Amino acid sequence: MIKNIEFIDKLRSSGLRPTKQRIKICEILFNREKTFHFTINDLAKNISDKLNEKISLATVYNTVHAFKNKGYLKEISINSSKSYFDTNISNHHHFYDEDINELIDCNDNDIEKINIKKNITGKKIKSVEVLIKVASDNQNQN
Amino acid sequence: MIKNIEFIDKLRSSGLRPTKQRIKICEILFNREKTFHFTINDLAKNISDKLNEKISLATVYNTVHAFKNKGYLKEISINSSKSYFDTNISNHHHFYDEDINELIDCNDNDIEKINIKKNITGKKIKSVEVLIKVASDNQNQN
DNA sequence: GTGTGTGCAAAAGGTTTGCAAGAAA
DNA sequence: TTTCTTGCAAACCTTTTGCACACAC
Repeated sequence: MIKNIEFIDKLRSSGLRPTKQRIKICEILFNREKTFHFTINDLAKNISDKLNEKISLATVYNTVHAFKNKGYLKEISINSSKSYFDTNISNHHHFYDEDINELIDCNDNDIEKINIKKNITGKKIKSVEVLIKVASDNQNQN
Repeated sequence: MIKNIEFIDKLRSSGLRPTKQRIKICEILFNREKTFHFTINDLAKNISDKLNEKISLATVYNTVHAFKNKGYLKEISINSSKSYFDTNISNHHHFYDEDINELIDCNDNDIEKINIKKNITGKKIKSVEVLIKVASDNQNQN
């Protein structure tokens, strides 16, 4: 269980004012055993479920983007309909279960290191993301 | 140069009526030497540039989705803001140049085969996509 | 003629923005 | 008191939908 004072320090040290809303969002995102994959909507719902008060959608967007920019969250591209975020910021890949629209972390042992032999002149590799889409056998391929 | 009669046959054989609009879109998409990566907007712009007439956005969406369902196009997930499509339907991966928002095909020699050691019970792997984001050295990591 | 496809405008869904009021420094 | 943050509503952008008209068969 991480204490709020730690969140406050973390926020302050990255130049973000420790507001009530940001601390609440920290609690929900980072006081967990397991990685949390979520959409903004999931998070907003989670907030209003766990808290009696609600945090404005605009603030949730603001905060999530601020956290992403500071490197506390990773954004994952699955499809064009919405953005998914991940509290696991280590280098890792994902399974995506199309039946239930859920992400599953892929740990280092599940997949061999990706070896890229091509270079784009003047460009640097910023990230390598592998997304493995899975579904029940009777589903159509996407 | 593929002849229109071939597009008409192709459409008809997959149960799509060969309408004027669909044939035009075939010409734009498939009369190319190189793979074409595009967003719906790119395509709509391309149509109104090359043709004097324009095709309604709804029809472009309809057609692209029909072609995707028939397996003539592949959809690629890059970010949540828009959908990208690819006329190269073979199994392959992509570089994404963040500076200019452009996709580059990765051919088989550029990347080693991905070896997945994990199974999700009761689920089948539908696709494995690798996206390598690149940018100039002075850009921030996404 | 029947059924499918097109085109328009309206609606939907996720995300961003402008701005006034509020909180942190 | 200055600066940053919040919250609301409106705006935005991509995508989908409903429906009348047109076209393919």
